Amino acid sequence: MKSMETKQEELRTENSNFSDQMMIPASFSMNNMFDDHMPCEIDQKGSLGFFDVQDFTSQSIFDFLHTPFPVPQSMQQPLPSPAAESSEVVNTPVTPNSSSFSSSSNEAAKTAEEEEQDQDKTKKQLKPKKKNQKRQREPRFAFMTKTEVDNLDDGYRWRKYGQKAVKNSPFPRSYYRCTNVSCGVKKRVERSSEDSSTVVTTYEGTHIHPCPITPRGSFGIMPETTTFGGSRGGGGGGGGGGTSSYIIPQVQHYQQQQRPYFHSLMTPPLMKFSTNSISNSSFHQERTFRPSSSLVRDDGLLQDMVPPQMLKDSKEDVKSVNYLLSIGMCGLTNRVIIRVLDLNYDVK
DNA sequence: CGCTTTTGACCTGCGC
DNA sequence: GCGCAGGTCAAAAGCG
Repeated sequence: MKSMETKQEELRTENSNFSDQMMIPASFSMNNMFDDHMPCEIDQKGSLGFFDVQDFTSQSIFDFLHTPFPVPQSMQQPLPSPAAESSEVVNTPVTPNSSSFSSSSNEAAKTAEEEEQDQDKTKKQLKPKKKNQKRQREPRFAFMTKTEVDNLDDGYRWRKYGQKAVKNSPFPRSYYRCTNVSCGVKKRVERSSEDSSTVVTTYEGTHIHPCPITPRGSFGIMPETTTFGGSRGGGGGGGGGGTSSYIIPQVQHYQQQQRPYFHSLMTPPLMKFSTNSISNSSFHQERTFRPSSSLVRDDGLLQDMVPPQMLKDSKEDVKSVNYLLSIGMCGLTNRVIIRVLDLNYDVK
């Protein structure tokens, strides 16, 4: 771990001009927003667009994702997910994905076929699935972040399970899996070959558990400038070691009191969002990101800080951000999310 | 000792 | 069918 940290440290040193901007994979909720004009450009599978989040200051994106929110329809049914309505996820904004619920909900709904696969697994882990059974993909979202740190601290703990060299890129891609046994969320982290200061983090799946907390409820997430550096000394096991194990006390507080995870009454901070396609800069519109009263519980407080008309204009933005929250992006703090990409090719 | 990272091998999907 | 690239596994090693 240390060696790795050393590497990252070196990398950090190389890219010392980072603005620490973080891109939130925002896409999905953008369905309504982009359906009509947003080309799928991330890849053939269909990214719907991004959010350019700027002026992201001290508040984490998570902070404002903490508003209860209706998961976008597109996200609610992108994939046949029996688990989506499982009692276990009640109160969770849901998630289109199912595999993330794999261990729990899937268990109940395990089919003979699946059991068979399990058995096969014992023999050969990678035994191919039935041909007509195309592997289902979890909803995926990519966050583009300007940071020297490769592995963004999102409040969850991750275990690295692989690293691969990426074609046409000098930077390797790392594969992480949520350490929670019942959570099948994965994430890929790679540095942009075009802009080494940009890290693309792709999340696949939805967390089905609360953000891990550090003892005493201390913050896992720290200001960008220190978050990774400070936590890095940790290394392996125990409190979370070198993986992301930072938590926002406040967040945790709400989570424990109200929802299993990711919901809180926190009022979203005012944000400035802009959207544009990855390759089509012409499609670029900035907007002030402000929570919609209809989507935010804490209307009173919110209205105190946001003009009524503003609340109306950004419903979609709010939904998008809330979605991010719903998928477990609870620890993205103190960073500027440059873009959020929706990689849910199933959605559109 | 427990947990994480590293890393080579293997599997899967896709295009040709 | 073949080859390539992406994705995953799991043994070994590292770390606190």
